[in-house]
Amino acid sequence: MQTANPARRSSLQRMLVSRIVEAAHDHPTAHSVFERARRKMPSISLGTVYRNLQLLADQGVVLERKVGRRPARYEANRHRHYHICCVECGALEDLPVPYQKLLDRRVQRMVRYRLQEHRCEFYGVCPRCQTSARQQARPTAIARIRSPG
Amino acid sequence: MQTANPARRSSLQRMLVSRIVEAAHDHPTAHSVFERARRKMPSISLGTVYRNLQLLADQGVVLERKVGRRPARYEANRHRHYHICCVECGALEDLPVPYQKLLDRRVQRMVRYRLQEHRCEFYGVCPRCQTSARQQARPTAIARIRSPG
DNA sequence: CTAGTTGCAAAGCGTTTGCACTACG
DNA sequence: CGTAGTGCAAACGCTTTGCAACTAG
Repeated sequence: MQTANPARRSSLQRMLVSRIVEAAHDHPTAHSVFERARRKMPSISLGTVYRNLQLLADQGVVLERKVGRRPARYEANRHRHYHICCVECGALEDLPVPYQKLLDRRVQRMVRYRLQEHRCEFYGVCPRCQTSARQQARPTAIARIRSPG
Repeated sequence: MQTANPARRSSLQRMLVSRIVEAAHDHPTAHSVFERARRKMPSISLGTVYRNLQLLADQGVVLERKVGRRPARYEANRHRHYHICCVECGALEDLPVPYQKLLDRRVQRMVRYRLQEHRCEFYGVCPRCQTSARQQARPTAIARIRSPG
């Protein structure tokens, strides 16, 4: 962490990271952002990408999504929406389901938390993984279900 | 990972880990399960606890919940429910909101995933952290919102 | 017997951080 | 100029894994 509440200063690196996430529509990981950034600025370091992603997430410019043990994925903070995640390959996609404000209201009524938002992820096996699963040995008595974690 | 689809064998360690999670109502971390297990069986190792938690999660006996970068938390697989999580201290609590099967149906209609379930977490600041926040320096122009990650 | 399970310790992975240097304002 | 930001590499925290010994079936 940097200083408690630093007076922000702009840097090429930060602008680049920000631009990359804004432009991306595939929920890139930090490493993936790093690789894209490197094409424009070969000297940029992974640490800097992490620092800026974290900074931008704190500012609310980008959103960070962690699923299970997989590396965090980032996206521009456009509008609230839900995701679907493949339990096999970790693919992450947006869902065109409206944010259920009603749920927030319901929950706010039953707890004494200062409620901010909710996040909802759907889990399943993506078409591609369904196909590749069929090519492997047939499932045993109890189908093995990988936990989303 | 152990063998692809091993014929399971019982062990005192596995039964112990299982019993501990079944009995717990505080969403313990692996380390916390380990410490409880150690009281009954001082020789048990952390690695074994992890292995068994993972095994039990794969079998669906326990559920694993990861929030942000914090260590995974485990609970018995009783019924589907949602959680609320404090963005400050990481506290995790069950919510008495019914599982929204309707959402699963809606989503299943719009994607070609083989849908398994959804998970929903609400984020906010718990009463305790609201209090301790007040004791600190007053917030600056833009209130700092910690991302749930 | 023999393959699943264990304890131990080392490795792995994504992420964070200490440091000396750079550069924004 | 002072201080936030950077690149680098080492450290971190949680988790997984290789291995030899052990044990349930």
